[in-house]
Amino acid sequence: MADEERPAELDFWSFIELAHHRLATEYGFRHQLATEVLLTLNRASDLVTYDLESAVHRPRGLSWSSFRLLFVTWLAGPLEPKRAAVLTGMSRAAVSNLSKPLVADGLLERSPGEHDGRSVLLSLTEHGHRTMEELFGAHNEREYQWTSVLSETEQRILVMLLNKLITNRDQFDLRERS
Amino acid sequence: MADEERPAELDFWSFIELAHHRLATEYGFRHQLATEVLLTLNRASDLVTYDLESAVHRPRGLSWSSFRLLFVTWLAGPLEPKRAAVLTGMSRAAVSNLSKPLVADGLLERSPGEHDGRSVLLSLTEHGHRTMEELFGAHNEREYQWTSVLSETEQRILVMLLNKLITNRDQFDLRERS
DNA sequence: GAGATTTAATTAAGGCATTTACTATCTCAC
DNA sequence: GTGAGATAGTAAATGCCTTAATTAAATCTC
Repeated sequence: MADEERPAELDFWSFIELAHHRLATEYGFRHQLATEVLLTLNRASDLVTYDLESAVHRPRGLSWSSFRLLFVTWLAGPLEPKRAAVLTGMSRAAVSNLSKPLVADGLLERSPGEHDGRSVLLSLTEHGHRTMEELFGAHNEREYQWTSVLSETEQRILVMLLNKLITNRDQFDLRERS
Repeated sequence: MADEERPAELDFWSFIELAHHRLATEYGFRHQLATEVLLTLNRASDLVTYDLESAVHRPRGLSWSSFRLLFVTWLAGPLEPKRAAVLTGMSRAAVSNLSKPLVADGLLERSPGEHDGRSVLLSLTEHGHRTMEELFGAHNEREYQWTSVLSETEQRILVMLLNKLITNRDQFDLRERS
């Protein structure tokens, strides 16, 4: 059974192998391993995120982004929208837009800042707090289902390698959200 | 210098530590390492993707998604929109929408399928092919900048661990795009 | 302390991807 | 072969997130 003759089995995940193979043999690109690492990283992240969103959050009426905002507010709040934007990795405008329905649903609260008339503080309501405990419980169980194929040591190595991958982002002019 | 008193240094990346710490000490969640692994995975993927998109693809007038579609068409094409959707991880409708401007710009070509009157084949034009070689060159250089903090062995371990993380996705009722 | 600059948040407009609904074609059962 | 159901692709509507413009309040300069 020749390896080149199995297009029918190709899917989102295994496409990485095809890419690696063709980039190596047909084009003279120098850094195939870099492509393989980052494609794998992206696709793993997408698969897990899509699964968590559709299994845990959508059924409860929340988007992935809403969850992220509630999550940082839960753990780092009360905080200003600007800081929530940094911690979630969204724009400030996105935080503002996402807040609206969450406030209307009674999960999130906005109160004027203490020392700055422009500022606002986001915090969870009592209901929001209880919701997060239940919600994160379900989220965390499913996270565990995903990660439990790896031993604890493997998980720590994975975290360590990803941390290392990211640490030199200062060494070149990284593009970040403003 | 107490660890609890450094909120000013907290950013998108280091938020993971705060989450880990609070989930461990203040809430009784069982699977903190799972959360740490998947938060790290997501944030690393988001950082790299955002950087590649804004440094390489946006300046050339392409979105990240457009690049993904061109990339799979380049390496696995000519192919049907349905297969392009599977390989990119988008919906068929997204492929249809994305194709339109790419065809208009002369990068992509649609031709009627051979054996099926409903079907269509997507392929790169000659211009699209040349564009991808230049574009992927730039993309690949920047990928290399990212990954070169890791040794070749570390990169292979990372790929292996991510592969392992994904392999048991069949063991529970994974949610995938239809 | 008045005017200019900077900063926080929101609003507005636009882009992109998703879901849902629709059309056309194919397959299969009878 | 005819009709029911499945499948490919597209179109329409919706949602989310981005950038740019706007409003308001702080700070800095002289």
